[in-house]
Amino acid sequence: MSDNEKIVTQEEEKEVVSRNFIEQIIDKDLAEGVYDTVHTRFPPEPNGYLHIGHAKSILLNYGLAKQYGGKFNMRFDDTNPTKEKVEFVESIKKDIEWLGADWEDRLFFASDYFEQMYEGAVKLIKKGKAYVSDLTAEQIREYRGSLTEPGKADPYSERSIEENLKLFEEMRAGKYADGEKVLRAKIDMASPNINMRDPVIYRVAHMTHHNTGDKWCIYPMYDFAHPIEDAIEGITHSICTLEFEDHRPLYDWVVRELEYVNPPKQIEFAKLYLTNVVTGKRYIKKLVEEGIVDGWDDPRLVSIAALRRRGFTPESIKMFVELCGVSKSNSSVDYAMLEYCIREDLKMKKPRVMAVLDPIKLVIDNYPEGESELLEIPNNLENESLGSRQVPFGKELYIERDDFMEEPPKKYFRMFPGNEVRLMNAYFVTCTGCVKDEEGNILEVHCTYDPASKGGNSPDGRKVKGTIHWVPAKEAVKVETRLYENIIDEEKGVYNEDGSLNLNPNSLTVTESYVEPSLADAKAFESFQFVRNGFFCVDYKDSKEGAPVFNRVVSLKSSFVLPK
RNA sequence: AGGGCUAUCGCCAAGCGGUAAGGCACAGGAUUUUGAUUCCUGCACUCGCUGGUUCGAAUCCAGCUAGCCCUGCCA
Repeated sequence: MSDNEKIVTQEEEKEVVSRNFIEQIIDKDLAEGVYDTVHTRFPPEPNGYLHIGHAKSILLNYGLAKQYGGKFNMRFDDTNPTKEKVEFVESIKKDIEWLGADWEDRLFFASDYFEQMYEGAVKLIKKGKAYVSDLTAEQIREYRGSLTEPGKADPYSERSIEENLKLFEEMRAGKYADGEKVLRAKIDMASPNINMRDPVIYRVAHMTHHNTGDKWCIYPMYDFAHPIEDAIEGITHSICTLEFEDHRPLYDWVVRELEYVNPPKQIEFAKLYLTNVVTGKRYIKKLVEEGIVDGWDDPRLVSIAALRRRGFTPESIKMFVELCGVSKSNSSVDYAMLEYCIREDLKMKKPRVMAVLDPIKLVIDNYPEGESELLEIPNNLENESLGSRQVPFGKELYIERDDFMEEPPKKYFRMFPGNEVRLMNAYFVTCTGCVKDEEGNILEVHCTYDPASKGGNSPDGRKVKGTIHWVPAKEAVKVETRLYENIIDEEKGVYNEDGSLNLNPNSLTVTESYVEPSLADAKAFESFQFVRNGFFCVDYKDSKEGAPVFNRVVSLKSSFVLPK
């Protein structure tokens, strides 16, 4: 082998993306012939809205299936009717579709398997591996023992198979009230793993189920239902979060006792946490209920609906999740990483539009009165395929208030008296001064323009250091802009000492702004790259008379800050 | 007499006995019709701690320490 070939080989090796631990497990399973395909699933309980953490699980499961040429199922784990609603199944479906995880024709409900689960329970009883107990919830807790002490045998654990069969059938028939009887798996009351101390696998609940109506009054518990659901659907790798690690022995026990061939295996990974963001469902619920935020889709939250409303694209979330990686160590990803992803995603594929958030009028004194012209402006200088648009230009414009300073600090190279700057894609202008009211508030800024510099370049090769954005005063569309920042005070952290949330009072700022006319036709939830570091999303949700409202994300990496 | 899991840069995260990848963040510098982008450059003599095995350890062994999860008829 020549030296050249060696170098190429080494570089190729470096290019190989390392595999996460789940991929390594799958690789091994496939290599050893444990499974000959990969089949994953996302199994949420329809009891709330999905958030960024779920996105990780969805995209991980879906991505793995795609990567290995396998299948991905969507399944609602609806085994507890007391907590579930159709409202949530609809929102969850919508969010997953939006994220781009395609379950094709495999949309399932755990409740569709109730009959099979019932049969599974009967099978367990017949094998002497399950029994009906009359203990109350409180007694069961007492008998279970504690973390350091073993449990005691359930006095009903020695009932005969015949009696158990009869009792269980009666449970199903509705003979017993809620809580009167349960079915328990007979495993080991002395196990150091509390989940194995004869776990309850069926409970009585006289409750109308959103899918099965009143057909059932007994419902299987998660630990019994989940492995069956996976096995029925032919799932190979049942991926869940770390808190279920202790349940894995029970998962394996169920599929073994029910004698499923080639059963699925459970793999656990760490949940995704973000710094300075409320991710706890409990706290989000509180914020919503107390009216601190508008609702589950308030852009200050990190629910999928909120991120969508805020302008995040599915691609940006996918990128984020991939960047975070998958491991088993509890961690909290820096929020800046999420912002990086949306900037990265938008910068090449969206028009870079002009909007003046905090406007001040700019008057070009030597521009002909009453005249205007249309300027051809490229949509994205780095991506010509995005074409261009026409923006009207005239004597009066709006510019950003902080793009003018009467007495500029050092290294300020935007507008100040005597300085020449470029109005982006328009003309060179030289600032001549400003008009103030009696109190010294700046009302408008004045300048003169160089007609020869049309398009933003001077034929004499003259350079300017500053380029600022603008909108035409007459034609610009007046809009409401909402600037969202993290709802959590970044300095103080998420929680106060007493456990209450540390809220940022400035998490939402509403301003009257102007956007260029081309944005008047923008569709809802359409994202744009902002001319000066940031992006925003058109939102009609709470607008009056159907006028666009712009949700703008405030980037932590703000270029509005002057150099020190 | 509890059990399970985790520990590599400010934040994620590779690494799987041969002498610390990458990304985010940050800091310099160059280019620039967005103080953006892009482009360079810098950023762990060290892998929770202490011992041991080895020619060689982040990787193996032992013992500590810290954090997370588990005592729902929730998922």
